Amino acid sequence: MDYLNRILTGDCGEVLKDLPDNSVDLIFTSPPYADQRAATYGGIKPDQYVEWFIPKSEQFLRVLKPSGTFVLNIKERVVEGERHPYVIELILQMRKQGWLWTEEFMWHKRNSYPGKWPNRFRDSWERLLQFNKSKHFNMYQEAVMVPVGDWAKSRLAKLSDTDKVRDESKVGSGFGKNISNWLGREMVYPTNVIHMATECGNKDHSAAFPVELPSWFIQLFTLPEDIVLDPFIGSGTTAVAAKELGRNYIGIDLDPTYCQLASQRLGYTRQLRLEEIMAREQEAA
Amino acid sequence: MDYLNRILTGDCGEVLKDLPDNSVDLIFTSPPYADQRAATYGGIKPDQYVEWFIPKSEQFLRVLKPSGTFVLNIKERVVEGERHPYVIELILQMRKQGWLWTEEFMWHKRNSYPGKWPNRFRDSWERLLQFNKSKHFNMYQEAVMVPVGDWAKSRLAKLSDTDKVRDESKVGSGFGKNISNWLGREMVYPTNVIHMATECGNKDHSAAFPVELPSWFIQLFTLPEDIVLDPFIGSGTTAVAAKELGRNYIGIDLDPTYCQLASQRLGYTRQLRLEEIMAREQEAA
DNA sequence: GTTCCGCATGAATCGATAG
DNA sequence: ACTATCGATTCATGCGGAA
Repeated sequence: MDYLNRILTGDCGEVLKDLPDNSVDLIFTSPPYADQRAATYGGIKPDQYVEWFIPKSEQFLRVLKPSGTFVLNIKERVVEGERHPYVIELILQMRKQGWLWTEEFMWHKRNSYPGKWPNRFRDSWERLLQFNKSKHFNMYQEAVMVPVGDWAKSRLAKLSDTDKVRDESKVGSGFGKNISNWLGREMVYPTNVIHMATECGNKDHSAAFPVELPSWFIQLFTLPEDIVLDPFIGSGTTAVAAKELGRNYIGIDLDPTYCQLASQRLGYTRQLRLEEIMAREQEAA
Repeated sequence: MDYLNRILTGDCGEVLKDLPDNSVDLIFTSPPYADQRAATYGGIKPDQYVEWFIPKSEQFLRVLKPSGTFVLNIKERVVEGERHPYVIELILQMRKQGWLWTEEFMWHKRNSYPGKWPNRFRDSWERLLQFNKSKHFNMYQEAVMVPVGDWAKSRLAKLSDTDKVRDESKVGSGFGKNISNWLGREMVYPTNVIHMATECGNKDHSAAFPVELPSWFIQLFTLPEDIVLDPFIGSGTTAVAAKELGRNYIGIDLDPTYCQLASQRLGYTRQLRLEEIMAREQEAA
């Protein structure tokens, strides 16, 4: 298991062939969208996106545990004034491949990309498609419970109006503790709509999503020590989230520069190719 | 044009055959979802949904003006633990039919149906699929601009329920004035994510969506005097919105009870079948 | 005439039980 | 086995009555 907690360089469809069947608990990834990251992935044309993706998802299906989950963050591009159908065609193809399309979460990006067009508003949401191998998968709903909605605040307002203001100004240790006192009995389960702002202030890397996004799904679908795979790791955000939460991670990317960047964020100064790791294991054996 | 501002009873695929080509500016509708409204529509099975819908959308395509827009509110059901693919299959079929799949808006339902399941959260969003006949369609973005900032959003949301009713009872003046105060501030364009609560507390009717929903799209895609069609009018919400905004409406439903209810909301005491209207026109000629 | 509180009501889904 | 029906679960909202 020396490939754990590493960033591996290469095409994930090939790299993953060296991983055992049923070995991963969660796959969370945001693949390069069509025409994006052209330098690395050759700018996959929308019409060819499905055939580009399917061999890779074949490997995802193989390495995922039957109790595991695959979360795919994706959004279709506008091509000639139309939403291109490659995402929905991909869903249909993956179902034929054996995946269950269990759910579609909605990520509402609060600070979406600015701009104005004559026939279109700013795109402010992305899909988080949930796929499974089996109807019975692991889900730990209590790990992501949220405070009850605003309607309940009116009751609490009377009790602790000043306290709340005071605690918010502290932004420190006392805040969480006080909150948890009254939130402890006022927690509810979330819905399938996720509100998060996109990350924009990072200098060294441009993450496609905030670390809170993989973090949320990692807590929902895995336990500590479980294995999280991101086959398009990019700047390493998924691995950072996994590491923070005490999960094991495997990151893969075709771009050595990204791999290096991700490794740096994770505290490694160099990366190993899977072959090297395998060779080491051979030597050790 | 005597079929304007009427609620017509019958199967929309048949009723619409009497309407001229290119005569409608906006189609906004929320068809019965699979297995819903079984009493009227026979509870369309998910597997048969596309073939049930396609002949109807054929007529929609014919009667819609080239500059017009079709907005379809729909959501797929869970069938045996999976999101059923009938919606995405419908998109693909409609594209083959000649529709352009221009955009997909997101309706975030703030008050989604309660419940708890071991493998699923509450479903809190629905699709609003935008289809067009041509890349060049009418869109009046300024009509739906919103005040900048969240403080204004919450304020406007409040206006939609209790405040509005209160002000409407004062015959208008107060409501318009209140709004205009906020309008003086800096306005921004909205995104493709719409936040609205479902209506569930109405005694006389239980609308599937709040009147603000069709109202938003009617303002976005039509001008006063334009023609708005809802081929599954249900309790009449789309027609109410159109009437309030000074647009002409055409409502159709298979269920006479719904037609009667809608007519009552619109201030009519009786409804006419399209044949009667046509006969009248013949007589008048 | 306000504000506040209690209560019914949903485009739902799962799993068990019955025919 | 396979379909059909039923109870349990859960939370934001609008409405009506009361202080």
